[in-house]
Amino acid sequence: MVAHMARPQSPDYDKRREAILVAAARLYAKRGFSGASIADVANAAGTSKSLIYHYFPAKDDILHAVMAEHLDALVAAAREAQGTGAPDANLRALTIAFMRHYVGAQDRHKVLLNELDNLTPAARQDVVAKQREMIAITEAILAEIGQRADARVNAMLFFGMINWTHTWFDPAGPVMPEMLALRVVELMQKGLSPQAS
Amino acid sequence: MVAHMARPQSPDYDKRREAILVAAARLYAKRGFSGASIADVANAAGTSKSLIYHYFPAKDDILHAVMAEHLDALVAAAREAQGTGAPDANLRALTIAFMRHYVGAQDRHKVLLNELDNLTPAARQDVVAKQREMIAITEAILAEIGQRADARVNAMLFFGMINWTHTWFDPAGPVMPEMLALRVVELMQKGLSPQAS
DNA sequence: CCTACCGATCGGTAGG
DNA sequence: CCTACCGATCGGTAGG
Repeated sequence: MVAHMARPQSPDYDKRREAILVAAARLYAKRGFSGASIADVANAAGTSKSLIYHYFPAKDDILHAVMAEHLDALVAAAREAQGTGAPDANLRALTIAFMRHYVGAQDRHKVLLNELDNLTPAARQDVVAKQREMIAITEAILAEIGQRADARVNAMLFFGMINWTHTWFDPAGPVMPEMLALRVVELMQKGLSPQAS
Repeated sequence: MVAHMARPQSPDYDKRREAILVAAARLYAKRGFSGASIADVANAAGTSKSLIYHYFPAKDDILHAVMAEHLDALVAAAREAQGTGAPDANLRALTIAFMRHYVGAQDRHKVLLNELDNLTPAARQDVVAKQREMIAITEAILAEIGQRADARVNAMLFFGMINWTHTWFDPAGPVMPEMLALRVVELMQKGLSPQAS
């Protein structure tokens, strides 16, 4: 059963909003936030400029929504992975979860990484808070594996590896995201030549 | 026969050009290429819009110059490191060289990583060719250390770690770039928990 | 009366 | 090397 809505909305409301965010993410990832106009986004989403302003009060809010919704999914995934079990299992679960979310969200992820400075201060603060939580969880997991004092640097190097994948990893290629995730975990644990030493 | 004397080049020519590139790199890194106008760059460089067009025919050419000059330095550093000696020594030399170049060129590096799609096709081809050379050298060095078949993926994960540093590493902080480079090398070689050695 | 949505156009500013 | 401009396009809003 459907709860009573406070305000009537088009039955396609969520679908249209999502279509706008998908189109915006693709354009912002390709040309940059300032390089894609509201009209461009409207065109790519198959709607009109006026409709966009019905869903988002300003251009910044589209960018904020793209980042925030993607980041919420990543934070939720990190929280789940944290309670998996042993330290190694936690890291494996975290990395696989991240890689699975990146696939199919490569545009959103690139936008998240590159366009932080184009947010308003309030929106930036919100996004940074979510990022901090994701980093804190990752740091806690890595602190159980490597030197505790190095957990921050290790977390940053770890994020470097997985955040960079959007530039070269092809989800349509032969390698599954889970396989790539396991390679990252193995590298974090044992390095390139575990057999020799 | 000579209607116009060739305009003598200012003795400050190179210095002014460099000042423009420094200002442009900072603005493009902060706001994105499309978010910073020619007038913004001129202002930040302490010159005029007209002067900018005296040094660069179009806005794209400033972007191209920022990327190409930074990348040339990286390729030269990679070539030098390649002949250092043993595989481990090569990787160490390469990583230290990269990290040293990133310090003081963080704006240029961010621009290189983010703004490739805003180049003209010809300029992009030029930049991509330089990048390919840098990747090939790195891949060759890593092929001597890990599994040869995995050299490409290992090179991408390696670039992820060092390319991401511009977002969190503070050159003015207590950690020297060389120390960070050695941590990356150690991670590549032995992972987080090097019990053996 | 409400909301959803469109075609047209606002005052300013972009690269050149 | 500046001011004056241009064709076009910007983010955002008007009336219906």
